[in-house]
Amino acid sequence: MILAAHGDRATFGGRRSEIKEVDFFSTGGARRRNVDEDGDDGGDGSRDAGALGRGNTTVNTALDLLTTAAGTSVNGGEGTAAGPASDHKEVATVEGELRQAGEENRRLRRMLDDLTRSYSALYHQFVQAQQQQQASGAANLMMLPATMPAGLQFMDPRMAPAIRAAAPAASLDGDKGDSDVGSGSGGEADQNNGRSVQQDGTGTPERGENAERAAAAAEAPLRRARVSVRARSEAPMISDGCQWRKYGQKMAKGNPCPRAYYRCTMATACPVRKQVQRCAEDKTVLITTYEGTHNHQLPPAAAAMAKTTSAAAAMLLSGPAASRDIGALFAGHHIAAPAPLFHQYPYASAAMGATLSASAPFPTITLDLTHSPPASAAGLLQHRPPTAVPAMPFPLYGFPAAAHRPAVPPPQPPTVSSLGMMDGRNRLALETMTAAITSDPNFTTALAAALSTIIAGGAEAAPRVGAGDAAGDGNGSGGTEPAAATAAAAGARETALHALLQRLHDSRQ
DNA sequence: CGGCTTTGACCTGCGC
DNA sequence: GCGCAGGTCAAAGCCG
Repeated sequence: MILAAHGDRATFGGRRSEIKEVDFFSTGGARRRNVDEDGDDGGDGSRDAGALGRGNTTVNTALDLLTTAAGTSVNGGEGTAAGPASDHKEVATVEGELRQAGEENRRLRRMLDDLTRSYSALYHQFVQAQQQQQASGAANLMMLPATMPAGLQFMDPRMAPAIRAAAPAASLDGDKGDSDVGSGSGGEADQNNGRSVQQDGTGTPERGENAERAAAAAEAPLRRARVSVRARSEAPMISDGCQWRKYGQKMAKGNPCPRAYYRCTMATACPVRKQVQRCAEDKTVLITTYEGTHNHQLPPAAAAMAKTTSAAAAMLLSGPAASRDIGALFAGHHIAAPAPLFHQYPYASAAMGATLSASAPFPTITLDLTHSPPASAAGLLQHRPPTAVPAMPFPLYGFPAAAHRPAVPPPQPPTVSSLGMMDGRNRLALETMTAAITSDPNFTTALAAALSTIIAGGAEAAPRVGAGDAAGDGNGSGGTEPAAATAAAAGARETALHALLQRLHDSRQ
């Protein structure tokens, strides 16, 4: 993973020095790249895919695939023309190939249209959900225990056990899960923070014997879901768009590197905290663990991260069906394939190294951004690097341990229509990924890059089709954006795009 | 001078 | 009850 950097002052190793801080979640640069691309839409659709990997990444989003495919085919026949006698035959062959390529071009265009329609539908769904949430406001609070799946709705996952006990049916098969469990979409949902819900919820009249269990659960030691992000960085802390204040540091057992404690200072009494620690096995890996939900509005750069981590935490709490999509969720931090793709390509989910952990007393999901997508799911699972917390199945809020398995569900045919049949948790994942998609202005660019790679036959040979490269800023040239801003995102995009590539590649065969 | 980091003390939960 | 480890507090010091 390429990590360009911009200098920030920080203390590292007991002395002040210029260090490189990685801005994983900035989106501004991505927009600038998009502008650059728009300004260079000259229609040179015949660029080969190799250019993508070399930083020459101006991609024609108009996808003039016919030219590329035909050119490839013609060049592929080099040396086969023996002389004038075979010219006629050669021309016929080329014409046939051209026709083939044309049909293939149309087919790919249809697929692209389908994807575009799906994207538009998801985007509208996302916007509607946002508007609905703004409209509903605090009135929903009184309804939550009976209507919302616990863990999907509550900003503070500590409330999940109590509510799940109070409304078990809704918890298990509810389909009203709101995707905006995070705090990134303007913060409107943040008004529903866990503490206020708890206060309101305890006054809900409809209680039976479940109420006693709920009360008991509420009194039990509170468990918070945490989202741990592993990323390679030389900086003491990744820049995620928020302002943090360090309030403590401890030596953790089994790790020579100290663990630093930060709390969000963007608003008074913001409950969000994070821990930053280097991996004991690999000190280049920075482990950042987020906990809690912001009670204020976030800048765009921080919004995506906050939304993603909150949604991941919510899915972690919501059970196995959702946890299956956690990797996909984080893969979509900037861009993600639609949920059905991940049903067909589960390795895309696993590629993110999403790991559930029983790191007591808090359930934790570890999202690994330290490695590139593998050649196969099996390879991935074998080569997953050690995580700071052990990967193991464990019961979460009443879900049996056996239900938590590695994120490799059986393949299912992807259909757009299946979106309507998704259960609440899958919908949560989908909507969250939709938000991620909509936050990435480079979606079409990345898609074009992926398709260009396929046309050039490089789907297998050139799996690295990061959107950062595709956007023409792979080396951070031009100073339009610190390349670090897209470093981690590029890895995530790679995974999503890899799934997309695989699907398109398979469809050609 | 305000904001931030540092760091030792303190609190809490858990296992024995 | 005791010890351990994780997490937090708060005073002191540093820095712009």
